[in-house]
Amino acid sequence: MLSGTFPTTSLQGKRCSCHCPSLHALPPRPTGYLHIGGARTALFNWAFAKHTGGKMLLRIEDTDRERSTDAAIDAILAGMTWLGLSWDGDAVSQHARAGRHREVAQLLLASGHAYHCYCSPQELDAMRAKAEAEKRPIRYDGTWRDRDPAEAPAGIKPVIRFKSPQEGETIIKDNAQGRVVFANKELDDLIILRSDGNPTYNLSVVVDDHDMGVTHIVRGVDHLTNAARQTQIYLAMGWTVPDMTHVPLIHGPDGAKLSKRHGALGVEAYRAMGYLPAALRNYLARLGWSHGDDEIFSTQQMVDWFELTGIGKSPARFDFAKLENLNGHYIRHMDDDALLDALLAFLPYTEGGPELLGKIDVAKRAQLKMAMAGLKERAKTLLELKIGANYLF
RNA sequence: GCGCCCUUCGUCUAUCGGUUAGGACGACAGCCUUUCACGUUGUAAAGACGGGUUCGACUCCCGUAGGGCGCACCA
Repeated sequence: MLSGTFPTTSLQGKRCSCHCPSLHALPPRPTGYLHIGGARTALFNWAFAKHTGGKMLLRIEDTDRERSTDAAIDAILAGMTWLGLSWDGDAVSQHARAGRHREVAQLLLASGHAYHCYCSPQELDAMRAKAEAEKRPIRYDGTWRDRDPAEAPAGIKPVIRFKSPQEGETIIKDNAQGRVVFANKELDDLIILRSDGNPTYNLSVVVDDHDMGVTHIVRGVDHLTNAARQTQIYLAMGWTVPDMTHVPLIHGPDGAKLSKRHGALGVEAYRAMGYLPAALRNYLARLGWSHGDDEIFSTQQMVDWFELTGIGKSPARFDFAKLENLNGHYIRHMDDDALLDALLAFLPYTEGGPELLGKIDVAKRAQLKMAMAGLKERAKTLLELKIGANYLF
């Protein structure tokens, strides 16, 4: 997805919410897309919602305005749609709910669970630098936690920090990770409201999940620490903590975090390479989740079998060879009409495809359909299918 | 640096104390095929290391090594 825009999916009755991991790429010309890892998270959310008869809610986490553009959001929605993942109701804009987030920040302030902090960004940087130099954990030192607000320096707009408990521990009961314990002293007082009055992610998520009635959260493990901080906020508000599942990340073939240099990050790149949504769904499902020895299964079967507890803990490497093999299988087993339709739908996204599309009239179409049976035997992707059909033009 | 998590064939994984450690992709070899592809048969290929617990550990515990994630007025 585009830098900083996050879809979250949730189900209702039994609902869940997916917070796709962020991308932090701020290219000169930001291009939004649905990250392949986020796509798998969305797939898990979707499968769980379908399996339990719940609802999947989609929320665009766009509280960082500078990183959110309409184009980026549209790209995410388009990616979800292409992959065949539907959501219930309209996508909710987190930014639009900022007023309510501020309201909760005030509630926390009033109940003594939060306080104003007058440290400047420079002071904070210095604090971090010092801690690093002294090889101490990098945390906010609590300067304003118990300090008298009367001592506040003039002309400084304060942020609001959550007063995190300093004793005891916060326990996450996670369907994939098991029971994870954080000592409260490891969690510092995070900022929940910026000095410009805008809420911060961890506050917004808790408020929205609560208000939207989210019962199940399924997201990447990169949110595990956030789960602890968010749990503290839920508790401070007296709200029920949702059931959580943190799924392991997808790595590149070399074992390092999946990144640009590995090639395809966004699902639209997979579409452009000629992979079928059904094949990608099947492949993604097998990354971190399994149902015995089953390798090739329909989406309906996945829905029937899907349990959150079936999700593993270790990260998986993305294997293009296996995806390609699966895709070839799906192509071969598709009937000619459906395959031709898939090819036609693919053409706009490949080089020279649109021109080719323009040349296809009724006669050409009939010719192509006749050729499908022979062509599909040796095509692993729609791109190869297109190349195989070149002799007809 | 601090915290949390991970570690079964090259890769994705099964196993939930007792198996000849199974499947899939990939690799290699045979068959089929004019060729390729498909299909099919077979082969090689794994419990990171070191301690425990136990009659018995891949499975439970501790340590080591390696890896990942997190530690923003980002999400």
